[in-house]
Amino acid sequence: MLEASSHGIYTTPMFMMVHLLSAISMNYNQIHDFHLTPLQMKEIQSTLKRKITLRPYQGNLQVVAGVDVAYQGTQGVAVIVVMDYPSKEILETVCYEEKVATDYIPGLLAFRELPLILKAWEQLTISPDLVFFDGNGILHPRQMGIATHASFFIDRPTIGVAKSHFIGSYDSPAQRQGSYSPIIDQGETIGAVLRTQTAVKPVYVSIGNRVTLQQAIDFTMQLVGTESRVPEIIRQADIRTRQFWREKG
DNA sequence: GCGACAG
DNA sequence: ATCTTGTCGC
Repeated sequence: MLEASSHGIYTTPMFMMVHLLSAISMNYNQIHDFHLTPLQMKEIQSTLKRKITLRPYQGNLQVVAGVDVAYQGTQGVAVIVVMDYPSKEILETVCYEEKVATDYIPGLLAFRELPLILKAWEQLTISPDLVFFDGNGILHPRQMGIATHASFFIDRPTIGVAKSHFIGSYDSPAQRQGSYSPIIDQGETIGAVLRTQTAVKPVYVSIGNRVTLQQAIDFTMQLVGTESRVPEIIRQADIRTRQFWREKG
């Protein structure tokens, strides 16, 4: 794919350069800086909330990604696993370790983990169609959980799956796998408590951005295996997160 | 004031 | 999240 330039040498057309570069590292939009006070963080969340896109995912889902972060003292490691949605085959795994800059504050998780996640994201060579996060989306005090917040940086539809309750009220879903009930906050449905495995503690699903709650529930159920209550894409990221520490020593 | 509080 | 002993069960 080379063409002769006016200087008589072969150059790569610009459209090819863009293609080649994207294969080397996945880019993202630096929406904002991360050196902020808790008050500034909350202001950013309130501002970003107005940019949430409440529409269904329309594409053919082929590639999904799962994100998880683990800690060892003040060191954190972010892992992103990319999986072929139809076959469930793992296509790629990337990791990024760094000393975390802020403490964990309920409601401000994204500001602690996104810096690491974005560095891992840069290493991807495969572009995910949809990204799952270990945490919430709009199931958050200001509807800006890590899954929703991340979507603005990585420019992808996202879904949040948390293992424990954060906010909102709900009725316990039936014991049968697949049962779910809405989670209400301020008179609005912002998520669902989903029984991913029969008679097992449920998970808390919410949209991150650019998908409907029903799609978030359906995609989550499609990715739930037999080993865990969390979708396989997130479980694999979690497994590799601790595998990272073991291989390090 | 008290309790709750994703990871 | 991580720490952390024993224990119930497939």
